[in-house]
Amino acid sequence: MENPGLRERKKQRTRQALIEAAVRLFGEQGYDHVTVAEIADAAQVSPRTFFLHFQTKEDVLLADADVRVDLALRVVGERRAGETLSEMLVRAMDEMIVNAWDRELSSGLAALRARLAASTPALQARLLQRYLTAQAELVRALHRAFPDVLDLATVSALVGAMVGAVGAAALAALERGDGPDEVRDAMRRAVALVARSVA
Amino acid sequence: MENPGLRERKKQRTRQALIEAAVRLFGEQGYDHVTVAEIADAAQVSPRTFFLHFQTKEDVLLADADVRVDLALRVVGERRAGETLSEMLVRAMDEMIVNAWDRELSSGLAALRARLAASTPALQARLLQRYLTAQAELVRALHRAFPDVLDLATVSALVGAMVGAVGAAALAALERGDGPDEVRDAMRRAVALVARSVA
DNA sequence: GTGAATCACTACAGTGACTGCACTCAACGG
DNA sequence: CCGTTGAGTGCAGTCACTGTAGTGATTCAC
Repeated sequence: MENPGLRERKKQRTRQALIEAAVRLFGEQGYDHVTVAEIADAAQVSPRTFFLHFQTKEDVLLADADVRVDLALRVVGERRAGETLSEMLVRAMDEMIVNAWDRELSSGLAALRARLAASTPALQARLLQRYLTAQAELVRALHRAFPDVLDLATVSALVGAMVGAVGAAALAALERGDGPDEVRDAMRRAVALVARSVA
Repeated sequence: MENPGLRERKKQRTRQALIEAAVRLFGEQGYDHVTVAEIADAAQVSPRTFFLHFQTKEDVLLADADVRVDLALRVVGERRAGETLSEMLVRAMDEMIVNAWDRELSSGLAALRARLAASTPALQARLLQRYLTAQAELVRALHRAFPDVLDLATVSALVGAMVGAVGAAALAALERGDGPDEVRDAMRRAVALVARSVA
């Protein structure tokens, strides 16, 4: 169950090849000057195979987003004794930020995504959808964790404030051309700000 | 300048015909069982004309969203003497809610949109994109109105909380099958809740 | 080890959103 | 009344995405 097996490893290798080819080509030529056929070609597979791994062309750029949501949900699920709502939310956001920094900020992938999303409506739409879906999941999880203290509207407002603030901070930092460390710090400051003002 | 002229009136008539045909067909058959060609056919125009009026198939359902954003921006632009930030934000949200009730909630269009968006990822993505764009505009306008009091991160958090709470409240009410009046009231309660907690 | 089942991958043909282009004709403006 | 403008059309084309019917390598049962 634990070790993958040859077939699964091959599958992951083609998946990774598709992602890398896509990121490289998008970076070189821009999102909509690259066709799925070209990505598949660069990854040495047939065009049809691309859609075996990703539902849409946009999804290849958002491949790892789900992982981060799971991190936050785990934090919420493993509520520590005596932890308040805002403490828990801060911890969940921190987990996601650190993970994002490890995987994407430091490699410049986040900056590429931001740049491409800014210039491509379809991509922007999908990206936002991912964030909002994650936001909704977080709301549900928090509501489950503190069912008697908070109603759904309050939790929605709190999470909305967090996500709105962090997103705006990250975007501003990326647009300013900040390096990965500075982006991460800006996001953390936003989390702290919101946590303080609702305490 | 003020009165439209025959040509412009004809244009608006075809635009309206396209919207009505699309809403009717979407309601009957579901979003992606209706082709643009069918919509154009029902509106008695060529398929090519559809794209003269709407950039994408999704946009025909979101045709009037921009109007409401303008309402909120006008409220912010015409700041009343001595009005605090949260008072102004409440007023802006109220304007939008009232307008939404007039145009969409009472006619069931909002409910149709919610139903279709829930089952169609592409539509959901565009809808969210519209909301988030509006949110960003509102943030910029508020930041201009209170430049010395608030930094961008705070405004983002506040607006994020408002939009997040109102959206969640509206969605919950629509899902519950509430009538238009109840949806509107739920949205207003959400606004009041957020305004109170940040006062 | 061998045969059967599984599954990633492929080739092909098709649908449908969306675009560029060349054109028509009604409405507008002087 | 005539030149200009602009909404609408027809057509050919690109590209994202899907259904289907395969093929061949891995996996599993025996």
